[in-house]
Amino acid sequence: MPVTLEEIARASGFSVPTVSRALSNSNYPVSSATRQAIIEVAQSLGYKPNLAARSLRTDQTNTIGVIADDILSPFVPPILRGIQDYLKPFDYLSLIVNSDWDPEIEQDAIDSLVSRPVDGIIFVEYSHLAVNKALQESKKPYVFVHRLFGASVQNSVVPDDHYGATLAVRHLASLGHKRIAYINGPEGWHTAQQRLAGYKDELAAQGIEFDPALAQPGDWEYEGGYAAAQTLLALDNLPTAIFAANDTMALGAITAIQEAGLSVPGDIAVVGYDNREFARIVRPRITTVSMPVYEMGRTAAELLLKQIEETRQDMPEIKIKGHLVVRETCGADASQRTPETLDMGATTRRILLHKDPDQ
Amino acid sequence: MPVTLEEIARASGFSVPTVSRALSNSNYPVSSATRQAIIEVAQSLGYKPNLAARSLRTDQTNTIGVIADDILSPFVPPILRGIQDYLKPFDYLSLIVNSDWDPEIEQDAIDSLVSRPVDGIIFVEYSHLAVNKALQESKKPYVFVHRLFGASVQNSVVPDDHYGATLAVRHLASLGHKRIAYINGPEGWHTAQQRLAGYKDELAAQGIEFDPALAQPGDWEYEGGYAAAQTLLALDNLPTAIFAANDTMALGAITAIQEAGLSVPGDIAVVGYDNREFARIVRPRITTVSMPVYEMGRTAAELLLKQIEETRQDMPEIKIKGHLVVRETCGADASQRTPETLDMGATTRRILLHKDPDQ
DNA sequence: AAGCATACAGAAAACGTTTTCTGTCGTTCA
DNA sequence: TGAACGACAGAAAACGTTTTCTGTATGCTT
Repeated sequence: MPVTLEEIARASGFSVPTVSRALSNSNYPVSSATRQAIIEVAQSLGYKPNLAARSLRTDQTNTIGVIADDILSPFVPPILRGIQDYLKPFDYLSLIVNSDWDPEIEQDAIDSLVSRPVDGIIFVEYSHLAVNKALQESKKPYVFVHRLFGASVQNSVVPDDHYGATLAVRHLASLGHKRIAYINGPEGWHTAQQRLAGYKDELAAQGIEFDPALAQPGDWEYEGGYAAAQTLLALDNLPTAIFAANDTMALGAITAIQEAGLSVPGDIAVVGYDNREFARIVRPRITTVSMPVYEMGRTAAELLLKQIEETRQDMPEIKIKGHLVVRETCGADASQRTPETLDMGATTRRILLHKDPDQ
Repeated sequence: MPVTLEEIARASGFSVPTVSRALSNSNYPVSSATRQAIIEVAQSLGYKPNLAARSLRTDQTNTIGVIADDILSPFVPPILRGIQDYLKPFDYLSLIVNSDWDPEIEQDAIDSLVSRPVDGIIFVEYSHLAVNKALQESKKPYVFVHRLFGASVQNSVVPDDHYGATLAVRHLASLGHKRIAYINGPEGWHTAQQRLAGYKDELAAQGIEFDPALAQPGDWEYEGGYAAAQTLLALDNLPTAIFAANDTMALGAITAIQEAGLSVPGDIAVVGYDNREFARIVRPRITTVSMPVYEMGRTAAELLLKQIEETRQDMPEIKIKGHLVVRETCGADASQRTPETLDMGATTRRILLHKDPDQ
């Protein structure tokens, strides 16, 4: 049913190889008259190349595999979107597989992607170093996108958590706050350590002395944020601002503050981290530091394509910086900002519409 | 570099076709001794079939294409997850493309998926009927997953919005509410019409007279919910419950109620619709009707596979029912429910872990 | 004017499978 | 006991491309 090179050859009077050369822009010489004629015939017949046949011959599929722990994880879709947007102009498609944090499934996924025609693999939110070996053997280019490792890992794209934390603290300091509290993530997490370090370093940079009583542990969850805020609210010398290491805890803190009869941002300003979807939906809208997930996806795809083009080579870890999303909980003067540009919804949409691979 | 049938043939002493027959479970007779021997050799050499070659020969790729308007749209990831989970045991992978609501991009996507080796296509959140023609011509099986059409469409899986609305109203009525208000979506939307109809029908079923003053128009947005609630709060005879056609408007309504000095659910109960992520994050947690997105994805994949197996045939539209997710804003006695089972987070996770294709 | 490179086109081979076609041998049935 | 059949294995063809190899005419160089 589908039209093949052979039919075009017959219809145009040329041979199959000539038709092939005319249609794929090979660098083999084909007279422009011939090419024109062939292209015309091909178009009129509605020719679509059989990619399986092409792959078989060229060993190249214009498809990449993506192994994500779970597409339902909040950061995964924007990463995928970044990958897909970057890939699109190059005519690459992405095959997506969930691993559910299960090393065995991951192994299967790698196997099925390796045998299947993919030119490279991107791991999203992936943490099991053990699987590396299988990958190394496969000789396919690959890139990691994640936020979990402590030590820096080759061929990976990670968020710059330290920098993000400094953004939050700097912003609060610029609004005049001197007593800035911090609610951290669980100690074991590299992300939490980095954000804490950023908090401390920026305090120092702002000439504010670090007060251990203002740095509370948290658990990434609403309850942890709520409890930590209650502890902070019981201090003799109240903080005037709270920076939470994620938006969920920020929301818990906001509720605690409000239940204590204080207002956000009137009495205490709050800044979160991650720029989760709900941060722009709840009221007051949460000022937060964005996880640069979309850009991480784009960068990972860029890295992968580069490796595919010029054969695999190991590249250093790349850190991507997020930005501050000023909303309502920080108390910054609303007239100072243009909400449409700063709000993630709008920004993302702008980025999404922009398909240029060079950006 | 990769090991081929030929090498296995050489190593095992059999011919290539025999090796092929032993390895793929063809129904061609192969003595079990031979099969055993060949399988052993294949395993020891680490054989992985070249899927491009196989596809070329069999015209079957074990890959399906998914065209979604935008993977960042809140309902899309769970649909994709449902599709992928259903497909996994059958060893099918999914190629995902975004169309950004742009018919032209959709057309390109179809073209690139049709020429690329996919055995079928699922359209997610897709609404442009015009493209149907290209699909019809392609002869590939396809299924729609969406919520936008008015008329029922062949080969499609849609949510049962009418039913969902009756769930919400029935629940509120069972809690003793007689004055149940409704905040609708924009008039043009089929979804909104269905939910409104469900609201009215269930009121009737409960023997409650429909009061037009209690049915307010909305816009799907926070502001619309907020404004509608204000209108309702200005009535002489206040409603004791509000059912909002989506969670975002429910949140707006909750804020309006609280700002009026009333409590949710103490003074006015609220039920939303969609079971968006934030509905279980904000406090009070929002009781809501789930969009059965995950199940829709599974069902779509099931339909598609069925079509692929037994060649394409047109199937009637399938409606999937959501369920009520009881949380805090409805005021139902918390001891009556087991939050882990009713909360979407847990339910979804349970479902996700369940890989059986027969369910 | 002879020799040579160049531009182009077709023939043939190749990619790694699966499927069809032949062939052999042993078993069964009349 | 001979004919028919079934179980199995290999040879050869096929899927639709791309690439290598071969060939021919044309134009250029000296």
